[in-house]
Amino acid sequence: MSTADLITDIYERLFRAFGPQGWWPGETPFEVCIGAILTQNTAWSNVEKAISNLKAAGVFDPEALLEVDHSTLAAMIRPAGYFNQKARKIKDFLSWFKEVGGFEAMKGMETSALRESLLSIRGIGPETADSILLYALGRPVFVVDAYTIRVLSRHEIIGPDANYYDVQSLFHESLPPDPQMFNEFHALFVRLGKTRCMKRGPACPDCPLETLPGYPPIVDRP
DNA sequence: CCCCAGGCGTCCA
DNA sequence: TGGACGCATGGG
Repeated sequence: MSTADLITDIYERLFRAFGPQGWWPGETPFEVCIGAILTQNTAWSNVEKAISNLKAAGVFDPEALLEVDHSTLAAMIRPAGYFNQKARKIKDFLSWFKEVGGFEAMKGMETSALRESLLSIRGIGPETADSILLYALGRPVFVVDAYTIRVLSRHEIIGPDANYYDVQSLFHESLPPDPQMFNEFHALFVRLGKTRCMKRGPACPDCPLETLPGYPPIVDRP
């Protein structure tokens, strides 16, 4: 079985097991951008609390949010953790957003150029930039996260030293550039990450990847 | 009490 | 380049 076939097989297994995930769990492209920053190494349930606070305060738009001072913003996003760092990241993103000309201008930019520009913002790394490209703008960019690398590594589809770009290239070379499919696939990896078989302890008996080469997926299971 | 979550920047070798 | 560390709350 080729690597491309294995990846396609993983997608089909996950989709069969979990069904469509309906990502991104936000209503607007702007909400995707703010959510992508707030969810860095943070449970989504905590991000929801932070976004609720912003909406309740009536500042959940690019112009108003930029006017909120640092400590006020930090207090409002407190449930999402790392609030001082994330308040700064949001401000830096909003300054960039205003400078570049908003979503209309972003839509006119080439994906690679837009990606580079997003990465130049302090606090926007590869996963956050790619989340914005895919989930806010519908670009065919595969979002890699810790779960993705963990799964592929533990099934020995990639080496233990593979980095973000190695893994992203693998998906880009193995799959057609279909934003809807990339959308679903990444969401399914996250969904798998919430299951028992991705954590320490006994494997889950009905893991969708159970019969894949390299199972059990958690090789460092105690 | 513990571990972990949809990362990222900095520092240091 | 890449590993260790700080950042912080909330849920299991």
